[in-house]
Amino acid sequence: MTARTLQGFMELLPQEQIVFNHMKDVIAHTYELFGFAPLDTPVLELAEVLLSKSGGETEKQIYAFKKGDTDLAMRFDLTVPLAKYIALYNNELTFPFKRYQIGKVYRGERPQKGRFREFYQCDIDIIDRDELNIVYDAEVLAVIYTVFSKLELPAFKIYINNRKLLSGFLEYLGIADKTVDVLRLVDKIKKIPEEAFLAELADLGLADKARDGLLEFIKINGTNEQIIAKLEDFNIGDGLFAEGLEELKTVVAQAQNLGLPAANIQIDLSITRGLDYYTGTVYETFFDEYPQFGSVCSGGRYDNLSSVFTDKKFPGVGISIGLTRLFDQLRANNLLPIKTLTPNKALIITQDAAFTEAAVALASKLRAQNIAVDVMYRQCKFKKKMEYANKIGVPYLVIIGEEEAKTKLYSLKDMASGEQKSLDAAALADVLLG
RNA sequence: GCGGAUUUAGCUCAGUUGGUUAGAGCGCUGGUUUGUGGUACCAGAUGUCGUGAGUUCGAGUCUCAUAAUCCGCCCCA
Repeated sequence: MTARTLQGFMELLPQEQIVFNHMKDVIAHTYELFGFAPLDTPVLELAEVLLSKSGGETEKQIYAFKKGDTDLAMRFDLTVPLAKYIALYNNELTFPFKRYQIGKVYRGERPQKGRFREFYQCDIDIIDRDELNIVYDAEVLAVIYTVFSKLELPAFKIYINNRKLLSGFLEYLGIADKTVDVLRLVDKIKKIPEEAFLAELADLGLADKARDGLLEFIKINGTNEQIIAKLEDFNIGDGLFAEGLEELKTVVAQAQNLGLPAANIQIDLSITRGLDYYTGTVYETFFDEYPQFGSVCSGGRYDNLSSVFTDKKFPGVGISIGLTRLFDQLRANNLLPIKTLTPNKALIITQDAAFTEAAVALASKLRAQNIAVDVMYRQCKFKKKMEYANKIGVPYLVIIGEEEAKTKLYSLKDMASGEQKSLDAAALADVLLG
């Protein structure tokens, strides 16, 4: 029997897991800072619930199985479970409802770089009844900006767009019926050459004029202000396009109002997002220097979250950090925000077994003051104990031997500097707390 | 689902036109007189060469099959 782990499932060594958890904690704390309440839903749901809104792709990727006569499936995102949750409990919830959820989701796809079969999504969503204020679309930007800043990651940009712009533009061109196919193609514009793009548009049956217009539209670039000015120049009139432009202007203005640097928010008219439930603002996040990581945080606004479960209308806006991908890519490029390698602040070692009692007593005293400490009971050469301390990366070492046990003055060694002091329990705690 | 590549020590890899006992670096274990680590030096262990078959006097090396892994496409965090 060979021990192995399924492909597409991430398993970490302790020192990596500590960094991963640190990132997860920063994300959760930041979400709460913005008033989002925690939510946890089951990993398993009835297959019919998860597949209720799916297109062909999710059905292909979802893990589904039968237990007895019941068709079950593992959640492939956190949005569909949220839609179910809202439909179930909306009478007991207070709106606008802000929740965050951090959990594993499952997709049975071909794992490749940055793609996993089991991965963490860190979601926030704001849901309201009937109408959801557009300022929330900007607040979502502020949350993501704050998370990435706190994680001390490389320079990043959140790219935003509004689906109504492109849909309205297609409406104007008289090709609204092709919207879904065109959106899919627009999403690929950065990956394929311009000629291929135009050729595929032609395959969709678009006239030359429409194709040129579309290309010109997508290629609009510049600062956010410049892009907005150019969009206004289109002068398409009322309708979806005007609505989208108005929303986009508000989001940009409010983002500025929330104090987000212009360098981190960029309008990009080619961002469309594949999922077809988005109806307004859409987001994708890339690192400036590492575009190959892919989007590490994406989302958008949807008009009617729970439409398959209820007739009530619940518009929402949300975004999700793909923590597993983010971590994996950062690790591969030596960019992990490493704070500490062990949960312990100090390791207590003894000269020999005779001092175990003293070590345990000291450990208890320190733990009572909320200081994480570990005691090494294994007896071996002193040098080995040092090596152990060194390898686990503990910042301080406490040494208890004959002298220390007698005087109650413990030797505290700073592992980084090598400096060593004799301190009583109280003074030692002060150093470890500081 | 379609296409391409890879597979040799725990990890990253080298291994000539097929030749006898399969290598390096890192890591690991031990040591350099046992209460002081990270550096250095010394010593050591570890492989069914992915698996199965074939060609050959002889296969890590050539052929075929199979599996696993990786990379594109599709889709997506």
